[in-house]
Amino acid sequence: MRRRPRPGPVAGRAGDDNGGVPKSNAPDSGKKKTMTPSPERRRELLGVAAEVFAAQGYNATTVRKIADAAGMLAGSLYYHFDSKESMLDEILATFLDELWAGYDAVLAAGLGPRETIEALVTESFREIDRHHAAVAIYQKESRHLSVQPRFTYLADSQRKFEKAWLGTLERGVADGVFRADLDIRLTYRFVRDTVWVAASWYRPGGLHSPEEIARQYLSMVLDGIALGERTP
Amino acid sequence: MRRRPRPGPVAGRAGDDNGGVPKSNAPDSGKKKTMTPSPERRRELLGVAAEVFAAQGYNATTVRKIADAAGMLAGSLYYHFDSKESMLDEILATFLDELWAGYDAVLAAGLGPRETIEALVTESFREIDRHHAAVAIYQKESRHLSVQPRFTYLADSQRKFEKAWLGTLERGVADGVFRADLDIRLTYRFVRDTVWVAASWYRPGGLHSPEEIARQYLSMVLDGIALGERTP
DNA sequence: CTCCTTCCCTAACAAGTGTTTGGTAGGTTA
DNA sequence: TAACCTACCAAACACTTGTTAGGGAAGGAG
Repeated sequence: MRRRPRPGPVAGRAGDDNGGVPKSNAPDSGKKKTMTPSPERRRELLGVAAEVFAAQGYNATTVRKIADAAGMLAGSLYYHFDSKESMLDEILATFLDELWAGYDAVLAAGLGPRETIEALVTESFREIDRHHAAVAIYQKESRHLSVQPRFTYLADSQRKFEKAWLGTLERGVADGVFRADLDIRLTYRFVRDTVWVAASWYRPGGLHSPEEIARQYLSMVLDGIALGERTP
Repeated sequence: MRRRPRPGPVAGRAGDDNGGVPKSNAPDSGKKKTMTPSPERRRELLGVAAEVFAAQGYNATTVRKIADAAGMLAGSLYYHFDSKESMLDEILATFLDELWAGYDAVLAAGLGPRETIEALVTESFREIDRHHAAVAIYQKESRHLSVQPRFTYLADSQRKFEKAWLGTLERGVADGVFRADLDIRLTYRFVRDTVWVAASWYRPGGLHSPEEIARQYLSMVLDGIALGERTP
């Protein structure tokens, strides 16, 4: 047996096989010809790559480190992927696809403003739980990636994101369930940042479930941490 | 005139000349001998370096890019600095020094829990205003830097930070000014993250002053965004 | 004028980077 | 058995990276 010992799937959870095909931006540049890597192995490798990216940062991560964590050599990765960048692309694209599947379901449910905010926050922490590596990468790198032509869908997603959250907050103010004396844009930024930055300290299987974290956060942001009546 | 045109100081604000000497971690490794770069020029260059670091990320930033932004060539930077890493070190160290000067003053003022939180948040947004590049770098890179022996002071600062905030929150719960039904550790994380992540979107000279942002944030986190009585 | 200090340039180095090419072990199919 | 396919290795490629060494221009001091 000359092959190196292959480590098992790092975080391969059961029941993750959604058939959603991530719309990668690769224009199918006709380079590789007669090779058909299996999608399962691709997902495995993307898992370890995401883990390393999240831990070390994308630029600080060399393909050799990824290959090392996967138990193979650097060049072997190119049997499965076009480039290091395409790994990042696929990680982020699949994450955003699943995220928006959940978000769209919430937004289409026709809930009230407050219930929509609650559902969006809860859904966000669930996504952090399932894709905490991808979220960490997204949170760190999306800002300088979104200007790159390949990653314009990141900026698109951010705009859609803002529209959904801001619209809900405005609706809540109009309906009289949210305060009208706050700058809604600032509120949106605060909420958005706090939710996503949680990926930097959240670890799956920790003390709190995603739902519990969402409850606590919503309780804080909706009712405040101060005791007693409001201070005008 | 063979020299390249030197751009002026990029963000050289007046009145920034605090005499505080940042305790760099360099053990004065006796390499460079007879050269005495001026501290003013160092600060200028550190300013542009911080800007590029913040925009592109530390690892994605090459010394040639920094030199380019400063109007000189890569090698010339080494007249002023030992290494790229020492630039990062000095940027973060001086920022943390000034930050803790402000924090310690607040903590020594003997205010009540609520007033302490308000003062800490306001002070934080002021620091973001004055060091927004350094804060952005700190926010992005501190996690994987703090394990490096040279940057242990980052972890030290984080521990001190946690002690100050958590202690104040606990005091507030004990005094009956903060709610007792929230997980105080989660609250701390939420508040900490929201404050510092603001550096990623805050731009000095924008619509809102640091004090105004602090007011809005404090209003949200203390009283909540929901209207009407609390929901138990 | 000459000496000295400050500040930068030119030109290179060695190590590390992402990527490519050709080969090959082992299983599956015919 | 022979042909074929998947998944990897081994070795190199071109390029970028941080860093260094030596030199020189400008300006002030003597």
